[in-house]
Amino acid sequence: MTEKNILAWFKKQKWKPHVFQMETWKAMLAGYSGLINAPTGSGKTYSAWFGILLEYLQKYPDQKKTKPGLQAIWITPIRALAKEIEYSTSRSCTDLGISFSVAIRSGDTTAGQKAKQKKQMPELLITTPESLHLLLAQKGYPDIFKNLSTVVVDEWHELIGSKRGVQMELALSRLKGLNPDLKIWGISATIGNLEEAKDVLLGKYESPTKMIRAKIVKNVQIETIFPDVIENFPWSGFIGTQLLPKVIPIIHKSQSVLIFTNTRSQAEIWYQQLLETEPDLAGLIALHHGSLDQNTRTWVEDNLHDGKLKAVICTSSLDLGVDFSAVDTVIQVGSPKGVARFMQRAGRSGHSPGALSKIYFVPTNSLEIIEGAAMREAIKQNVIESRVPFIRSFDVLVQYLVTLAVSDGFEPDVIYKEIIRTHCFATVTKDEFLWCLQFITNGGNSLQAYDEFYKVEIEDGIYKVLSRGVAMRHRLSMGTIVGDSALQVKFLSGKRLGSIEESFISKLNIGDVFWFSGKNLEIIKVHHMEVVVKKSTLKNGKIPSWQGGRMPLSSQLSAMIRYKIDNYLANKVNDDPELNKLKGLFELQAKRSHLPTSKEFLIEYVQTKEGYHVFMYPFEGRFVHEGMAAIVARKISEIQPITFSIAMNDYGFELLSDQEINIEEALSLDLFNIKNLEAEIQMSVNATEMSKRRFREIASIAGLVFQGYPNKAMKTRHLQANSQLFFSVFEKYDAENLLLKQAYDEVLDFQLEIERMRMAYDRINQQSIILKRPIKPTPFAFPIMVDRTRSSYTNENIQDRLLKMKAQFEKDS
DNA sequence: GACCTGCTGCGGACTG
Repeated sequence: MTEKNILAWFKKQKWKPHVFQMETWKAMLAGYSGLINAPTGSGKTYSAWFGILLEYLQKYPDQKKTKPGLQAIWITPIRALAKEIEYSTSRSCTDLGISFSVAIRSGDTTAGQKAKQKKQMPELLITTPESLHLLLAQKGYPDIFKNLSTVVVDEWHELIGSKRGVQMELALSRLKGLNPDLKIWGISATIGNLEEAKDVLLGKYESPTKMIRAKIVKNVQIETIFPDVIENFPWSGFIGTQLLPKVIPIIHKSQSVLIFTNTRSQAEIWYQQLLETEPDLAGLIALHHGSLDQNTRTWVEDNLHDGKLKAVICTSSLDLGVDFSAVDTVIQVGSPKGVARFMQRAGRSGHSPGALSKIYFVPTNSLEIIEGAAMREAIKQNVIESRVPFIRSFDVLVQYLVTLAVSDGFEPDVIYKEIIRTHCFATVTKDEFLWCLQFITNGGNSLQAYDEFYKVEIEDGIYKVLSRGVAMRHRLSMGTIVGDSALQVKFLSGKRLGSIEESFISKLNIGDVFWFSGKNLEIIKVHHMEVVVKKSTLKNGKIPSWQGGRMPLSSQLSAMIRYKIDNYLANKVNDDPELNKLKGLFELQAKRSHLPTSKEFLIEYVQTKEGYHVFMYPFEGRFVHEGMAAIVARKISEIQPITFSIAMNDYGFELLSDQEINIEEALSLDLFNIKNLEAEIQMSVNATEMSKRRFREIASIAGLVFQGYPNKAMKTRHLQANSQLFFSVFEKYDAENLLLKQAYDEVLDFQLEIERMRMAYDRINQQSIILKRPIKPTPFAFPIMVDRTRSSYTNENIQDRLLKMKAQFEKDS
C-alpha cells in the first residue's frame, strides 16, 4: 500500500488531487508543520488526511499486524463536523483496504465507548479542544500520546480569536513537550492575518514550518434586494420583513435556501411571517438557532443535508458545519457586519470547487443598502478581517494548570518552559507563573482563609489534585465557553424545545402565549429553571429576545462604506445599483446637512423638542463609538456643567442634553486631539463596571465560581453575584491579582476596541471637520435617535428621569 | 413619520 494506491483510488473516484493537496502530503512526510489555507469545498480535509495516512503506511507497511495506537488527532471546533470527518476518513480506509481505525471523542461519546478507547485508542482520534483537555486530565495520559505524530486543527480561523484558541495552544504545548517531533497542521479559511495564525498555532519551536495556500478562487456574486420605492423604506429598524415578499419568489425558484439573520428573535420573526404569508411552505421550511433544542437542530441539519427542506432560517448556528450540498441559494438579512462572515455564509452554497457562490443581501433599513456595495468592493479588493489572538489569558492558564494537576500532576519548571513557547503566554514572567501556582494552591493573597481554594497540593515538588471532589468538579467545568444560564422550555410530555432567558419569561404570566421554536406556546407553569408549555391556538404571542453578544461592524467593512460614499460623490455609481438606489436618501442628507467625503468628519447639531443633540459619524462600529461618545461628553462637560444621554449605532453616535451645547467652543478645544487614550478612557468610561461584568467569564474559566452540575444550572443572578463578590474582594485586598487585571485589559481590547479607536482618532485628526446645524434630524441621525428611545428603560435613563422629576418638583415648590 | 436587535462554540472517570 503506497502513495500509488492512493492516487489510483482518487482516479477511481474520478477525482484528481489538487496541487495544494499533494503539496501538503509532501510537506507532512518531510516532517514539516504548517498551515493550509483553502476555501470550503476544495477538499481540504483530504489534504491533511492523506498526509496522515501516507505517513502511517510508510512507518508501518505491515499495518495489519501492528497496533501502534494513537497516531494522529484531528481537532474540530464543533461536534457536528466530527461526524463528517469520521465518515470521510473511515470510508477512505475501507475503500483502500487499509486497517486504520478512526473514532470520535466528544461530549456525545458514551461511557462505554470511552472505556473501549481507554483499552485501545484508535489510530485517528477526532475530538474537540475541550475533550482533548479532558484527556490531559486523565491518569497516565502521556502513555496515550506516546506514538502520536500529527495533530490537525481544522477550522483554525474559528478558534484563533477566542479563548478556545488559547486552550488549543496550551494542549499543543503539552503534546509537543511530550513529543518534540510532533507535527502540527492547521486548516484555515482566509483571514487577514494568516501568517500570524500559523505562528500562533505552531508556537515557538525550531521545527520547519510551511504555509500552503490552495490557489482556488472563490467567485462570489452579491445581489441586493431592493424595495421598489426607497421613499417608503424605513430609515431605521433591523428586522427587514418589509422585503419578505421579494424573498418568497427566490425561495420558490431555488432548490434549497439558507436565510441567515443576525439574531435569534429575528429568525423566529422571519419564520413566523414566512409561514403566514406563504402557508404552502409549511413542513418545507425550518428554523435553526442556538437556543433551540439539540434534537430539533439535528433534525433540521439532517433534512437539509438530504435536500428535504426548501428553506432554513438560521443564525450563525449554521455558519460552520456539515456540507449542505443541496443548498444552492444563500440570503443574508441585515448587515453582515464583516467581510469574512459574509464570505463564509456565501460559501455555504455552490460547494464544488470553482462553483459560483451567489448570495442575496436583504437590507433592513435605508442606509444599510450601502453595505451591499461595500461588501462587493471588499471582495473585489480582497480586503478581509483579521482574527486577533488572545494574549495573557491567565484564566485559561489557571484552568490548564489544575487540569494537569488532576491527572498525574506536573513539575512547574517543565510546564513553565512549555507555556512560554506559546504565543499567548510568551511574555509571562516567572513571578507571574508563581502567582498562578499560588493561586491554585491556596487561592492567592486574598482567599487564603477559604480552603475550597486549596485545590492543588505539592508532593515532592509535583503539583497534584488529591481530592476526588475537586477533580470531579474541575472536569465538569473545563472549557472556556461560559454560557448564560437559561430556562428550559418543555412540553408536558417532557419533550424539550430549547431555552429562553429569565428576563423574558419574568415579564409573562401563567396562561400567556409566546412564540418560540416556530410555535405558539402557552405557559402552564414555571419552576426549577423550567418553563412547561402546551401548544396554543392563539395567533399572536410575544417573541422572546436573547441578550447575546453584540457584534460591531468590522473596521474593514466600515472603511468600504466610507469608500462607497466617496464613489457616490464622485459619480462613480455604475457598478453598484445600491448607490443609484440611495440617491434620494443621500440627496436629502446633503440638503438637510451634508454628505461627508472620506476626507471630512461630519458633526450635526440639532434642536428638537427632546432637547439638544450632537451627532458625530466616525463610521467605526458601535464599540468604538461607545468609548468615543463618553470621551467627547466628558470633554464638553469640562467647559460647561452638563449631562448627556448617549446613544450610538455602527455609523455614529449622539449626545443629547436638555441644555444648549456650545458646540463651537467645544470644537475649539480640539476634541479629537488625544494624547493618552488609555487615560482618557479611564476618566470617561466606567471601566470598573464594565470589567466587573467581564469578570464573570474569567471567574468561571479560572474555576472561582462553579457553574453547577449538568442539567442543574445555577441561576444567572447567583453566578453574577458570586463573581462580583470575588471582583470586589480582589479590588479591595489584592489589586495585583492577575485575573482582575485581565478583566480590565479585556475591556480595553474587546469591549472598547482601543486599538481601533486609536486608528479612528488618527483618521479624524486628518479629516476636516464639517459642522452643520440641520433644522430636522437627518437620515444619518434618525436611526441613532430611534436606538436611544428604544432603550429608554435602562438604569441610566431611569436616573435621568428621576433627575427630571426632581427638577420638576423644585420648579413647582 | 419612519422602531419588534444583539451570534456561536464544549462538557467526569475513578475505584471496587
